Amino acid sequence: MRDVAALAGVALKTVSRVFNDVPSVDPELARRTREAAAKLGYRPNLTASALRRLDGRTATVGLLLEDVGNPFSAALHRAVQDAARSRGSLVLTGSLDEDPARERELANALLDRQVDGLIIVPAGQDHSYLAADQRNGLKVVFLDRPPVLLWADAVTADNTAGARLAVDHLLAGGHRRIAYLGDRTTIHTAHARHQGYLEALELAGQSVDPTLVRHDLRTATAAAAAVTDLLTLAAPPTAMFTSQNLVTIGAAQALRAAKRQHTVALVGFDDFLLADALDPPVTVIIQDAPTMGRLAADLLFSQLDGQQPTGTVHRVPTRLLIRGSGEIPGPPPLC
Amino acid sequence: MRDVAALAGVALKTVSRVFNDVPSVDPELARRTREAAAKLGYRPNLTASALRRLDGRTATVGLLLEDVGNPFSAALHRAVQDAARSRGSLVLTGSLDEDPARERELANALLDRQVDGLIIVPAGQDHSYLAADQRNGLKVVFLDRPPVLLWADAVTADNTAGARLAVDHLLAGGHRRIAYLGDRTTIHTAHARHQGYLEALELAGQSVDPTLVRHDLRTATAAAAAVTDLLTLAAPPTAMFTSQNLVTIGAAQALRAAKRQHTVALVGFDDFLLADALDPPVTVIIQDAPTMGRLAADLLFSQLDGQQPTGTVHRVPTRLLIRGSGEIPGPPPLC
DNA sequence: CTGAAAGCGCTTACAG
DNA sequence: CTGAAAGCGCTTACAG
Repeated sequence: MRDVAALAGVALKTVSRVFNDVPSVDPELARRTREAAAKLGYRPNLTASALRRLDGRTATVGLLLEDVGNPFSAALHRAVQDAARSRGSLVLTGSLDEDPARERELANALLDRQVDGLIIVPAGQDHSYLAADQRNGLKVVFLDRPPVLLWADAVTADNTAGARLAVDHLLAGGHRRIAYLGDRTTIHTAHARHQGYLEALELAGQSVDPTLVRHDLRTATAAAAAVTDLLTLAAPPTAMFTSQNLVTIGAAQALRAAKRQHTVALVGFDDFLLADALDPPVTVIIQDAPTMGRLAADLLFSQLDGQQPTGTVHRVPTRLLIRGSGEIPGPPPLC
Repeated sequence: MRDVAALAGVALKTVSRVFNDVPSVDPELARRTREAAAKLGYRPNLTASALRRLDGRTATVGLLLEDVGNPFSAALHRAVQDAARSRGSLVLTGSLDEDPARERELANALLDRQVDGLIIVPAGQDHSYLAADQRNGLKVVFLDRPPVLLWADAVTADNTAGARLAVDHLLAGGHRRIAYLGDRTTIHTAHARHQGYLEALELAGQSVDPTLVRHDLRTATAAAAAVTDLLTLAAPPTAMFTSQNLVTIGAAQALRAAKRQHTVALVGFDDFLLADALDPPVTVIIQDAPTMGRLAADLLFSQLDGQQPTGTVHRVPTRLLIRGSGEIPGPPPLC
């Protein structure tokens, strides 16, 4: 910038005004300034300007996801990115892989880089480590899962209601032996969906058969093995509720391998590419990732605009998408 | 930092040394400094330190993708992110949606934020706009598609060879009427894959029937419509080569809708989730996104370490994954 | 409308 | 081993 000012024969401050589009600059000086800048390949340094400016804004927000490579995270990312772009901001991302230590590490890495705010799909169960930064003005919004031991806004899917929707649908189809297959219950979404499964059965006056409940399924392979095992039971399930993408895919593959895909009903939580192309097409609970991501970004930006956080968990509705696998009827009533 | 120094009763420079892990600091002073920092919720400002440091490194690299939300981009992103993380860097991303104007706009946005280097999956056909920054020391690596009108390193899949692999496979199965379905040929990868299709036919002594070639397919729906149309030809194709993910999916759906999925062969370029779960499972050319992303990041970081760019296009090999749809035989020879 | 001085939070280059 | 001064590229808060 100094070189530009020297070459154009103007003051530093004039160069600054030109690049900040201050209208009061003499057109001739502005022309000389831009010419000199072009000749030198000058580029304004946004980080230096953020350092000096009163608000200190870097026009960059941080986003911590489970894994930028997985479809649900990628959909959230795109939604946040679009909302940020419409506000002139870019997004700095990290993948946590469900590792609480990495959550802290990457949150610190983002804050060291002076992001204006943070959106976190948390891996950990204790977010009090952000309290000091929050007191110093940090804006943070949680996404997909609520914060623990920290007061902050959050956006999640309505997981419990969605799971109830799925199980109610299977109950309405005449099923009584409905299996639950899901990820580790330390993951908030898995816990909430299991809760919905239990509530739906209870409200229907059904008891829960613990042999039909399988947790800690982290991969499609693990889910497939669990399904294969369930089918060998003396009283096997006639329907299954799978609480996550990969689990649903593994279950569909295992049912097909056992040639039971047309006799055992299946409803999965979360849609996936080509779910409608399988045989039978898979009935799922859809969560609206674009809305979730946009809402989280909107909450963050409104806080950056001065709005106070309310500590609310915003639950985005889910809905049932009927495709076939969930409509396989249960056994005739024994009456 | 000044407040920390004051509270700890040490000089600014001592605080700086403590947070940069300079070993020569007196343990007692270090203890007092850390205590003061903890009490004040002090956090070092990496952008301020980058501003003053001689190398000016921000430990942040920029990555421009087609769309952070699509599976191939997301896989590249994860690979770049992992390589960056192992070097202590974070990744700032943008989605170009095949818009050349947005490419320039987002490249500028990244450079304004002082990224140490840039990895670009380009949308445009002219990258000379980066030349001035390159002369000023900018490191840039192109990914998936080579640069145009700019001298820089690049990593791509071996698109032409991969397409030849696909078409050779169909020719070996006895097919003579092989359709090509692909995206706009202004997109480098689409052009290269079409080229491979032409080369394979030519080397086999086959003439190209222009009625079997369909470009500009941007969505699964458009691809499905093109396939439906091809099937109404007087002499319809007995096999199809689809040059991209969404096109393959659309083609598979249209073949199924026409109940021709077991009589018309199909080989797609690029794998997709559940390709093995369709009926028939889809034979594809696999491109190795993790290797491509990691290699691009390695090239960028080695340039940041002082290596000179060589202007090479590194072509990552592809391979044929046989699953069933590509092995449907052609008509018996007319002899 | 234009500019000279001071300072954002940090590191460099010295001196002690 | 520790620290006071200067400066990275910019904006603030003034004065002219």
